[in-house]
Amino acid sequence: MTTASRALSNADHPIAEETRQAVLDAARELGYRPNLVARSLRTDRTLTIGIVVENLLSPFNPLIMQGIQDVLDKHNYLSITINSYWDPDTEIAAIQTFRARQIDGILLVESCIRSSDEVFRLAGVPHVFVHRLFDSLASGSVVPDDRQGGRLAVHHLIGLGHRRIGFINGPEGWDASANRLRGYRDELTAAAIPFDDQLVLVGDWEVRSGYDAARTLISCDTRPTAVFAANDLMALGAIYAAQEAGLDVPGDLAVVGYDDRDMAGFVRPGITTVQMPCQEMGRRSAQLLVELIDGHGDRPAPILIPGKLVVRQSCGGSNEPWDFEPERASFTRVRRRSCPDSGQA
Amino acid sequence: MTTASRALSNADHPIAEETRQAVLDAARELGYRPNLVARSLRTDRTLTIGIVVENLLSPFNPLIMQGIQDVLDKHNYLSITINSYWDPDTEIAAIQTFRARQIDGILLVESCIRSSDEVFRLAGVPHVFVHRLFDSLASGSVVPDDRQGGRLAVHHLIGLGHRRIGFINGPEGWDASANRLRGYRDELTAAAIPFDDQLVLVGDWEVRSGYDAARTLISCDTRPTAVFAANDLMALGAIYAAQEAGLDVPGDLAVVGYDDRDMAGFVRPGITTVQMPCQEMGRRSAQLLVELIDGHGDRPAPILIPGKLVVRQSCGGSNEPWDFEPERASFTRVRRRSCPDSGQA
DNA sequence: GTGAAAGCGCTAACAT
DNA sequence: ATGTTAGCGCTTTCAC
Repeated sequence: MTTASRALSNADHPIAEETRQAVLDAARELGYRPNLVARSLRTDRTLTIGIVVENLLSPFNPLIMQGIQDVLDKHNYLSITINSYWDPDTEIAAIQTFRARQIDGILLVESCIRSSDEVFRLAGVPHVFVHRLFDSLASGSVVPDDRQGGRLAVHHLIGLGHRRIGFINGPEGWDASANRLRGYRDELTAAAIPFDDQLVLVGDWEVRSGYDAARTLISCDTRPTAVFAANDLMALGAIYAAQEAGLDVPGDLAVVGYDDRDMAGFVRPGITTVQMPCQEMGRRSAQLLVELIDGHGDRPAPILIPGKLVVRQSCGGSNEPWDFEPERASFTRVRRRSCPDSGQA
Repeated sequence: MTTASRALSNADHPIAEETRQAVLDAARELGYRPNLVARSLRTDRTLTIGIVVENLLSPFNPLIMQGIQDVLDKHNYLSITINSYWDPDTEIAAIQTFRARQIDGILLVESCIRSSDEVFRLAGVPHVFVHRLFDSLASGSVVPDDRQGGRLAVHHLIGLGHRRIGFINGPEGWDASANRLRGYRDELTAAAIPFDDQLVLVGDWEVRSGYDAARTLISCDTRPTAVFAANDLMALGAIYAAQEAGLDVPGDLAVVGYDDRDMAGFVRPGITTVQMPCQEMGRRSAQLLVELIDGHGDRPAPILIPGKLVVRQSCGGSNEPWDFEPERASFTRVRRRSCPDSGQA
């Protein structure tokens, strides 16, 4: 019994190679699989981490989850996911459930819980906030660097010769809005373009609000030649507004978005946009969590993940005409067709 | 100890109400939370089910997962998810991992494993296939009724007066392709329209293939007045092909798609399409699995979930002009803004 | 290098 | 209606 355990769990206990093999063979023979529940009870480690996610339907979260899973896999952790639907009570209940199940750590994706202490008090285990939307500068958070992203977008437009650049921001109160605005101003300053608050409007992240804002910008006394929208949905609305006004995009109005959702590659013109670094956020947060669990590393300052610009056609600046992008999940599609066992039904 | 257990686990054991309250109070006082790992070891039930999913990036899977979670929640199950990336070896490894963790049942979403016996042999627990792509008619599967969906699409076109209707199908070998074609033929027959195989082309599910197929159809001797594409991506390609050829959609060519992805509501014209009943598939499969675990119910014949038609603008037939659809996940967005604790950062 | 025995926290069987 | 005891399957002392 003891020896068997030692052979299989490859502890650092000394053991005769011969015996080890004998055990391994016997195990294979009998189809023996150790019972991890019993092991967990004994060792106080479940090799399971709990994930509280706002909602898998948000376009970012599946990518974040994928980044997380990739790293957890490597460390032999599995995860239990609970949807919070942005309800604080549900989040708290989830954390208690995790505690009862003795999970080793918690990842909170787009959580609305503000205090890290509260999580620790409830669960008593290490945890990391991923893509926090409001207190993004708190420690133990992994978040996108929206200020840098804003700069990227505006820098691109300035590089294409634009000097009168409108900005359709998200609502106030969101860190994303504040930071993207900072990036916008940074680049104007760097290019010695005076800030004009007539050119800055606020939307609500949805298509219609981008459309409305763009109509206002277009009918401005000196209308902008380019617009930076703080997300792709509003960028799309801006494109439609321009097209309805008889303006060519990008010829008469260049538009750059933010997020790089699927949709940005399917519409015409394809939307040039700043990619939200979801997978990388997922990876880094899982990495950090594992380190915290292992006792290395401490809760560091917030980790900002830079995005990158994806150039399509809505700003010009690329010689490529609009092209058909393959679906993002399609690397699997390709394999599907050649999947060993999947012939005719 | 025993009494405490009985009070908390609300077994059907008789117990004095007074004692029960005393235990509950004490538990609250001490912040006691039962250790579910220990309970599982003892009871041989983990209240956890394993989900093998092809890939969370596929547009259907987050919706399916949501349907699953909703039902599992009600039954106090939690789930562990493993991505298979459409690799049979990974799937098998996942099932073995689940077994080692003593999960109570398995859900296989878009699995490429063909035999139910194999799963049972590996895991020894009940399991259900969800959205099987190839052996969809095997028992213990919950799948979309693609034949009915195909009928829905074509019926809609015929109802609008079209009699010459092209069909851009998915590749051979996929159950979805075969069944949507059946639906197409069913409706032609019902309307006494002769089947013309010149009007049926095959794509590879991607945008470009829809574009190419539509160009062929458009340059046909007697070009169709409508096209049914077996997914939204190919429908989009068809729309672009028509527009490039100077045809108005829906005026000169009506297009109906399949799946109802996000994108279908964002492009112009919005794509009229058959909605893949993802949430319902998720719900039904979780429901079935729970019944199998509880010993009620047996592995039934495949369960076909009907889809429904979502009318937008690509076929006409609606008086509404193109409108701005709210993002699907946006019901949460609305709550976000009013989330109790999420003020300025 | 190997084995014997204890015990993780719970619940089920068996007293009382 | 409550308490006592054993044991789920593993790992970890501790002895040999």
